[in-house]
Amino acid sequence: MEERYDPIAIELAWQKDWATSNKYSVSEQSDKEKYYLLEMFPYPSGRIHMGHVRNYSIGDVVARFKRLQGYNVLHPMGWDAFGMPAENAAIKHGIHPAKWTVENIANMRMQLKRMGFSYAWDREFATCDVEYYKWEQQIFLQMLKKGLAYKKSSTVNWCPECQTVLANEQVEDDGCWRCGTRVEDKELDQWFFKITQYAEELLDDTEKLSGWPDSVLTMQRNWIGRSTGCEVEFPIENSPDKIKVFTTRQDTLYGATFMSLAPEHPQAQALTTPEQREQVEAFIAKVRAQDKKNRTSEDFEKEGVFTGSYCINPLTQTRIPIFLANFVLMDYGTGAVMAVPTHDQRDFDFAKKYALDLVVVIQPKDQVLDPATMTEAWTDSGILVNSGQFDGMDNNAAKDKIADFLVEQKIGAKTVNYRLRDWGVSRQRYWGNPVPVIYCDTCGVVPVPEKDLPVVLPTNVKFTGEGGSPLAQHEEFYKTTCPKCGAAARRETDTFDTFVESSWYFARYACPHFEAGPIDRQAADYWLPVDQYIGGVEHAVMHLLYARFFTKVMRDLGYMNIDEPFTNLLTQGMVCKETQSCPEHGWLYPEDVVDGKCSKCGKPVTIGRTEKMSKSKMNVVDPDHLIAKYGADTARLFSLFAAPPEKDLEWNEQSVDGCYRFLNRVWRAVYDNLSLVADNPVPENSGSGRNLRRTTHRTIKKVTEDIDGRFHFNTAISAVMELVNAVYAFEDKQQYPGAVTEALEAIVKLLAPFVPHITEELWHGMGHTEDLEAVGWPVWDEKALVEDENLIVIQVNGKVRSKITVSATADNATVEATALADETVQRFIADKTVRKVIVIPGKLVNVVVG
RNA sequence: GCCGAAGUGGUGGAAUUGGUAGACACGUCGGUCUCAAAAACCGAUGGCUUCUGGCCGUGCCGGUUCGAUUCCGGCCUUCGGCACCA
Repeated sequence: MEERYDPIAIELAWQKDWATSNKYSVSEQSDKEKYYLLEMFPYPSGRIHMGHVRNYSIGDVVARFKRLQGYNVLHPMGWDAFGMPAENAAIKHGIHPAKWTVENIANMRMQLKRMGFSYAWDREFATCDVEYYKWEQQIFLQMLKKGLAYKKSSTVNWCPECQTVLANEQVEDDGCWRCGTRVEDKELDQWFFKITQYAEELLDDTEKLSGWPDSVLTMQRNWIGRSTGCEVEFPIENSPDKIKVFTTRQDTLYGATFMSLAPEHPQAQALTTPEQREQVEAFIAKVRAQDKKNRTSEDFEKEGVFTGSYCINPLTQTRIPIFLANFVLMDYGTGAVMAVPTHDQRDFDFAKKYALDLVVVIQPKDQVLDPATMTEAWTDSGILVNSGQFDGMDNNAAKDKIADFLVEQKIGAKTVNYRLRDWGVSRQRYWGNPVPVIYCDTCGVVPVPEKDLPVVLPTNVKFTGEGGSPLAQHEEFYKTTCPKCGAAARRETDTFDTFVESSWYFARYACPHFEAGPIDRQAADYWLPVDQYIGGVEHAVMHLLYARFFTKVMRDLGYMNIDEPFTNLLTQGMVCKETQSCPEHGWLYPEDVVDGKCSKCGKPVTIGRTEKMSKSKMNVVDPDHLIAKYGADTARLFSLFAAPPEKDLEWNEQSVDGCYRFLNRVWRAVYDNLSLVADNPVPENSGSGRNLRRTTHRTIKKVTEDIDGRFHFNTAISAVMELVNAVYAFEDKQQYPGAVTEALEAIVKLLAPFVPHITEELWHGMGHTEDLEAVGWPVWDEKALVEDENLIVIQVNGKVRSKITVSATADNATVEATALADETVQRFIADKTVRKVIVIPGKLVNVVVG
């Protein structure tokens, strides 16, 4: 009697089994080769969403596949638990962030377990555990010693909504990456990590990351933004001082006819003559009043003011006026730019506006530039003119020569500039890792001695949402004594950016219970680096760059011995769904739409664009509902089958239904043929049995190759679907029970990484007592793949005209003769001359006629 | 503007090294079973057509080739990143 497929009961039973046997726990004491698979850990927002389901389903396929292949697989899970939503919940609903976080974690842990993901749950931790963040404080103290962490006053990105500072990487479209509120400038004393010290290595090592998508590497390279050029000193007229500029266009130095300084430039005041003082002050005041983000947008009007002073072009000895200009940025290069209006569009516009001199120093090959008639700058290559000894050279070739000349003449040096800024990590928030330093009136900034760690985040704190960080109002916390002199002192009340925690969590998974330091070298040396990392592309710069930086820092501090944290990276696409809206009620959840109408008012619903699932657009599907309706295996299968992992996945309920039907079809295929399987027959190697065997082994090969390295899960699944269809279509089941059994067992084994519950159930249902993991991944038999006959496509002049079947052992001449004799082919070549026949063995014949 | 990715049926997608374009699935249509329905199973499904056949067809134009979704040149569109960076 056939059993019915009851996903919920099956899944709960197997999940219980895995939990009680601690099945996916691993240790480094193993003779197997290690494989560390990691998915980006979630923020405990309260509930998992479809993006998590997709991310973790992809990861679980790889983890289970590698385990079946015999690897010692580390597949951990944890919680990126510090951060603002917890604090906001405290302010809004009066729940303590710690309580809120712990409850959310408990719920999400349950949801993940319900999905059947094969995590090493014994390694789970949350970044808000003092056992985790205390080690981060220790790492910070080491960084402080090495000068890799420092404090400085600077203009920072301030989110007025979140009441805190944002790193440059956390500003998107001038808004806060979390809440979208427009970011303001604010002058604050801040802790920084010296990521710029690693700029060169971070850039160079992108070359080593062959397992990363090009798009992510390009984004990181752009973000680091290396440019090579020269620093050149321009003497100031009637002064011993000089102005230093950075340029990548030293080939145009002979054409520099004025100088532009940032309004904030330290020399600006000294250069201003009494006659110009009033105008300059007015200009600086105007620029100050302007928003920094506005100022750096391209369509912003370029304005400047003459300081009244002149400097000397060091190559031409010409006297050139010094301007302040609103487009010159103090925090890039030297804050001063030599202006070459003929060969830079910005400088051209500026020169036209203020009637400044133009000197052409590059002549293009096919036209003659005349400063009097030029309407725009010539920014392409050409031949140098008006450039002294360099006249006649190609401008690109001259770059090196002029750089050498500047060095020789001691007026310049070759330099490299990076766009990358140091990482500001101070946050004026409560729910984060406290920065372990103390401020003493006599001793200054004093690091908390290591023996006094951890600086524990206090729990008895009031959340009002006003007056900045609750820590700064918590006397018991900030009142302390100086570790050096013992005098009364104040503890730092800023906490770390939560991206600090996520920069090294991957390493702590190697040794989550280690008590002598952040990292157990032995465990880390065994497990690290992460072999495969999987997560959303939205972390392409922020998290992935910070984690790379931290890896290098921790290596240099002796904590671990790797250069790069993640050998391979898979960035999965977003989960999208069409939006639906009612003219009266606005956005609608899918469950509020009945037969295309709003369930509240009955008005017809407008279908909007397909966008990333988000609560604000209400185009979300709750994984819990999906699991309750179809089970976890269907949810997993759909998210893997509907699209390749790196592409966006469009939600389609009907397609989910199709996946559920397929699992039912697999279930029946096994139970309908259970009597054939019972005796465990040997696969037959003759007749149609041999054909089924060939399909089986071909499928094993295809699925293996699709999963391994390629991550083409959708085609792997479709290949298994074809095998299932082949079993249904196989007419001689009774004659060939061995071939049928082999096919069914292959189906179950091949599907195991995708849908672990139903496959384990079917495997045991087929009479096996050991688990699928003990059986291992199937291996194809090359001999079973061999074809007796080949289907040969016959083309005439490249168009398919016929198909023939020939023996696999037939030689080219035989194949050619058979093809030419074909009736349909004859019709096409009868009245023409055969000029050439191309034979691709086993595949195709192309007859060229004319 | 610069850099990166993509563009294939009604839909999601496949074609791994240049060799049958549209695998697999969804949807639709037809059939079997049923009093009926659901489920299941079987079949059809790129467009056009003078239909035992033929023509067109992978964003557009051109090239290389016996043969191009795949390679080359030039465009168009969409998405993503960077951008007054000297």
